[in-house]
Amino acid sequence: MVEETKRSTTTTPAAPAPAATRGRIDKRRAILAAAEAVFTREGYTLAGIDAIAAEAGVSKPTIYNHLGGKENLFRTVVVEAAIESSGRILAALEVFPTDAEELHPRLTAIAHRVVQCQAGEKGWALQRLVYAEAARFPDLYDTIREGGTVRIVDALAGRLARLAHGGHLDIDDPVTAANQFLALISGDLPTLTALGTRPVDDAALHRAVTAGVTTFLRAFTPRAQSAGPPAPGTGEGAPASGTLTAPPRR
Amino acid sequence: MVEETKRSTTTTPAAPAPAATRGRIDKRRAILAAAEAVFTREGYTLAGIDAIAAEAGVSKPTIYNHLGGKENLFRTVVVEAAIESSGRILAALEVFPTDAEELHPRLTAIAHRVVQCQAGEKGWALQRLVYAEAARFPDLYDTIREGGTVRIVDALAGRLARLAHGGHLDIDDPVTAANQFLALISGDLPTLTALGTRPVDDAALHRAVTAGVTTFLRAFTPRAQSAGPPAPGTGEGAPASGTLTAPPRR
DNA sequence: GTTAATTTTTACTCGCGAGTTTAGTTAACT
DNA sequence: AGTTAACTAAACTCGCGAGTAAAAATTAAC
Repeated sequence: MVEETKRSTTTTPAAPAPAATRGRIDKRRAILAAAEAVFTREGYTLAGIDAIAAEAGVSKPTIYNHLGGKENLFRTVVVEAAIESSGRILAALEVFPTDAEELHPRLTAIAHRVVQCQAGEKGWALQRLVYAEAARFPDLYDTIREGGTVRIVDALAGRLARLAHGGHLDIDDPVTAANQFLALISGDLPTLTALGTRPVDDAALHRAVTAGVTTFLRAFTPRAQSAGPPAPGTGEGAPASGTLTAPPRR
Repeated sequence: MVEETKRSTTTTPAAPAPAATRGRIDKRRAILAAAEAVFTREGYTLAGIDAIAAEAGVSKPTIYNHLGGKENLFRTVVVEAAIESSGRILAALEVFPTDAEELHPRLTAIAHRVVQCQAGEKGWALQRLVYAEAARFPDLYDTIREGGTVRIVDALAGRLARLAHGGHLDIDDPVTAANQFLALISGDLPTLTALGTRPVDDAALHRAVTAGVTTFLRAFTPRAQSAGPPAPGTGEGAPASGTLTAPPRR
């Protein structure tokens, strides 16, 4: 990156087109990108400003000019990453079934995309960072939560409430149900990814997500439904929705 | 000027606390206890050997004598804490229902005790430590998992399998069900404790655990059971097992 | 083309913490 | 007694990383 500047001392920053108010704003982007990479790779304390500067192709004081000290840099990186990540998850929830048609496979597809966002490199790295520095920056979790998690749960709860209102799901408390849905589909994530230190086994992940959706639907599918609503469809290991069609009552 | 200091040094180290030396080798215990406290309070990097030594009432070289450097000390602390924590959880699983009698309240009680172990100061601190240093000590998670999590899941899966075998639960894959049970009862834990940085709201925790058990039973209770199997019992906020008897459809 | 502005760079300060060394002290063992 | 082994206290080494100051270069303006 910025290979042009490699020219020994004759740096050609190439502040090109914009005659706007500021000329060097792309440096900020580079710094933030590099900081995210280094922070997620090394953690807060091990990450050195010098390393970030090197990776950004920028010198150390530049970082102090654009963003304050290390702490502010960290906060900025984490918050931006959280916003982006939760945005992706919200986008995945955008297309949500509104009826019982093919509910199981469609929910599974959505769940899988949500989990992919969490299991991805950036998602887990962010998670680890926040966990790691929760003692040092206690407010970060609140910030992320209010800006990300809460919105995700709310969105999901709204979708679930609509399904419940239509009689397709038997849900009392949509927020609780949303939390449980998320817990069911991503509960195995730490194990499967070894806290994000290993690449995910996609097959196992898919199996776990499918099983989570199956259990969720087994819990919240209305009992009185006539035709089997949670179509077996992607029958994997655990669905066993055969039992869903209610065996003889004792 | 220095000679004067020499003089004073001869007198200074004398007259330590007479009861200072209780035993010989239980210093190790003191060191580990202090290290656990400091590590969990400050995190790996911020924790200083000096602080640990001070808190243990021990001098710095003693730490290097008994346990190697900082890294080994950390590993020892984490592994021991994990063993102890998982031992408590296994103990909580010891008394497990073997029939459908009072299943919901009894499962809730067990779940609550399990969650308490995870939500407690030590549990969360351990979790945060492992998360935080997963990048630096990738093997730690595996160690803890093999020594703790796996045994817990296995034990729980065995108990669930017994219930399923007796026809009291409708479970295909006990291991998956065990994971889901754990996910359901402790999925809200990060939120409720703010990653362990805040004291838990016991009422909210109890509510979340109860809701998790309710959902679990709604998913896995055989449909053929006569009277409402998951007895309302500890009705709190979300149980609403009333909905289990099919609510008005819209 | 010169000047004045702001970046960027190079090189520095400064503090902190891990790990070690030394000297001196207490307690146990024979 | 005398010897040995564990422990303490304090000073020291050493490396590393955050933050800063002043020089150097580049751009924008005139």
